Amino acid sequence: MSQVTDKQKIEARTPRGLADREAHELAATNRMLDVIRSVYELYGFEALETPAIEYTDALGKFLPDQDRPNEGVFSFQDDDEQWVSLRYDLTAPLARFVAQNYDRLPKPYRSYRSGAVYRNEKPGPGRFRQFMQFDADTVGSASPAADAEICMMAAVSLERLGIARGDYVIRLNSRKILDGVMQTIGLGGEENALKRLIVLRAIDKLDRLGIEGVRHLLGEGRKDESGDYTKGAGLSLGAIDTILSFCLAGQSSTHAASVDIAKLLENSAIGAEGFNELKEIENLVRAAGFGAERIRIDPSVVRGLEYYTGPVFEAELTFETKDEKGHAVRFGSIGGGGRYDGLVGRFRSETIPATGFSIGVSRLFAALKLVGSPIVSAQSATGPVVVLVLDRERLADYQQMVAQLRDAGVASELYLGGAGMKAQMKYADRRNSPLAIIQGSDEKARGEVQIKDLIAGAKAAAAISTNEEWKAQRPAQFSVPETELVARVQALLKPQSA
RNA sequence: GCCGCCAUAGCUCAGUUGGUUAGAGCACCAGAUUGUGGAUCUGGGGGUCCCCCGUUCAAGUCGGGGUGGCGGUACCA
Repeated sequence: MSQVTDKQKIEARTPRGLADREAHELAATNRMLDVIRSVYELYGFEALETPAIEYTDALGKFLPDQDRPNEGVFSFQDDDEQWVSLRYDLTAPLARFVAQNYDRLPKPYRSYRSGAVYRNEKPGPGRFRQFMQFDADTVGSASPAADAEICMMAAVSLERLGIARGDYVIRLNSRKILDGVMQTIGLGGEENALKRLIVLRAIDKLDRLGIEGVRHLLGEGRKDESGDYTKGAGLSLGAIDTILSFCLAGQSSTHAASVDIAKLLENSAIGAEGFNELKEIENLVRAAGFGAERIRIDPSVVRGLEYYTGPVFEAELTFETKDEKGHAVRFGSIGGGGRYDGLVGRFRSETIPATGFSIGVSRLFAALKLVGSPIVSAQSATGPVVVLVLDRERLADYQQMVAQLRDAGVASELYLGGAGMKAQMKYADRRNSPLAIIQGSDEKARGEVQIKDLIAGAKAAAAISTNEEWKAQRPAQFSVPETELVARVQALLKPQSA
């Protein structure tokens, strides 16, 4: 019987692309989120939370059909037959919230929010199907000042988190400029929509594939190392050169770049408009004291292809690091955003301009660890003081000690397991306890308790090689009168909590 | 989705041309030490050799199919 049930036991495991997070990481993440939150509030943004589930049609284009109801997004049918989905970003839910509550919200409405988002895609290293984003958005302002402010806020946040100036850059571009360039090479109009998409995707791969790789994607196509072939946009050589030189303009000196870009766009009204908007954003951030090493125009930024209508931003980490094989790698993008003037309007008859920025919390967290930011690499949290149980029949006495310590604000606990003293010490060690409280019958008879300093003890242990010594010395352990227990514990903990 | 590589204990891995009861290190638990973390020594628990089918007297090993993982690529709101 029991053998049969053993075989039927289910394997304990997390679903693909999902992960547990334990105490240490949670504490570090919360410190990081606190920093971002404080910056956003300093900039005048207020908190908002929306649910993880929305009606599918509110999220956007991924309407489930019979064939592929879960492509990209996790969806299921409610008991009233309506399709609902797990949110895949925090922007679409915000648009829904603003549209739903438009009349009573102050306009422009400035809010921030963080939370888990879900994507039903192939997971990979650093890519999960549930991950956390931290967003800030201004809804109801068409002013470039709103965009400028979002970019500055992103820059300040990164610096407060411990990323040095020069190790990151906020890169700026505009969908209007990209459209303008397409126009000048003859890719305007509805009939070229697919080609424009291919071109944008190719540009987006510039950092990974290099100039030559993108050149192939703009032309005939490209075959990768695994033998897979990607069909190209089929542009003429002249058009390819135009696009490439445009994209690379941001990497030369900024003044020359501006001249080049302006000249390229002089025949495109939409391009010129986008360029003027970018220049205005640039003027605003420069006036606020943000130089080109922090925020700069870069025509190769593409970002999400779907709902952006104007300026787009990308926060990139520029320092190089080594992977385990010793190859130099760049960390890359840890957040981005842009203007999405059409998103709220899907719910209302009027167009409502909006702009926002989204931080990939997990990726940024990994980056902060890499640069050794104290916000995430602080020492592991100390556990509770553990009161050992030596005489089972005196549980009430031990519980009373714990109560006294807790009343005094000392995190503490009674050992609740059934094991012997050695195992209890081991438990305290594993819990990262600073102190263990010991009272057997001998100490009780004398009206004393033993306090063992586990941190000092571990240091002393390093110098001891034989068990006899170890036993004889009992390092960092001493007796105090029962009545002084709380005071002595508090005194011992003080330097650690300071 | 497409291409390639891989799958043996919790982890990292050995396992000979197919051959008896599948091993090691680390980790875990216990004892040496009535009541003390570490070190040392001794012992112990832990296995669907990813799954199914096939070849064979015999499969962890060979063949086919599947599943899962890793890497690349495509998509990524």
